Amino acid sequence: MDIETSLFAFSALSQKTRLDVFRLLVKAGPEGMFAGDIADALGVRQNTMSTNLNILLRAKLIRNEREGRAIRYRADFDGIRGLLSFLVEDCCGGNPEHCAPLLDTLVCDCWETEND
Amino acid sequence: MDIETSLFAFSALSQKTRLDVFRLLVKAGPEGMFAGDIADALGVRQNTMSTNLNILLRAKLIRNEREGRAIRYRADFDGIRGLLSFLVEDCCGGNPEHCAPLLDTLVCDCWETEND
DNA sequence: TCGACATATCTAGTATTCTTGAAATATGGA
DNA sequence: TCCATATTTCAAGAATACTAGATATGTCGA
Repeated sequence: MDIETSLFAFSALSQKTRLDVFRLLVKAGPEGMFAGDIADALGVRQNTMSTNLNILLRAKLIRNEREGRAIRYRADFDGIRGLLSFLVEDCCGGNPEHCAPLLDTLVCDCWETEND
Repeated sequence: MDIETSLFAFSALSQKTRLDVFRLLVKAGPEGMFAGDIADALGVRQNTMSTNLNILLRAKLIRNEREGRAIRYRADFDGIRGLLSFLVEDCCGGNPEHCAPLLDTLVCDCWETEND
C-alpha cells in the first residue's frame, strides 16, 4: 500500500454514500450485493451509485464480479487491512515484535482472506 | 463513534499533509512532537500546519497538550480504534462472537489506552 | 511591562469534488 | 437481430476544501 492509494482510499470513505456502501457490504458478508440492490437499499440514484462504487473499487475497498447482467459487489478485507497496516506502520519508531501483529486479526472469521 | 465524526475523520486522513502528520505521530509514539517540529519535519508552513492539526484534533485522531509556549501533539489511538470499530461494525450481519473482538488488539503495546 | 517566540485565526482566491440528466455499453431472451 | 434490463460513462453547474498572507493570541524571560 502506497501513499497515493491510501489517500484515495480515505477520500473514498469520507463521503456519506460511499461510507454507507462499504459498511453495508461489510454487514452483507462474503455473499455481497448487486449494484442495483445497493442503490435501492441506500435510496441513491443508479448512476450516482455506479460512480461511487467505481471510486470504492479503485480504492481497493470493494471488489466486483459480473453475474449475468448484474454485477455483484463485496467488501475487500485484504484491501482495508493493507490500508490500516499502512496507517499505523512503524508504530512507536518500529518495534515489530509489539506493533506488527496488531492488525493480523482484522478479518472476521467468516471471511476468507486470499493472500498472505 | 457516529457517522458524522467518522466522515470527518476519513476526510481528515484523505489529505497528504494530514496523513503524513498522523503517521509521523504514530511513529513518534507516546512522546509525541511539538507543533513547530511537525511543521519543520514535513516542510509545511506554520499556519497551514496549524490549520491541519486542528482538523486532525476535531476528528479525534490526535490530541494536544500545552507545555510552556509550545504545544505537544500525540496520535489518539482510542480515537482511531473507535473509527475502525465503526467501519467494520456488524460484520457479516453481526456475529459478535467472531467479529467484535477483531479490533481489540489495535493498540501498540507501548501505548497506554485511557478508557474502554 | 515589554519583546520574542510558538501557535492560532481570519479571509479570499484557486482548485477539487459531488450530483445528475443524457447517452453509451454489455448481457440475455425471443 | 431486436428489445429490455443492468450498469457505466460523459459533461457541466453547484458546493466544498486547500493554501497562504496578514494578523491575533498566549507564554516566557528580562
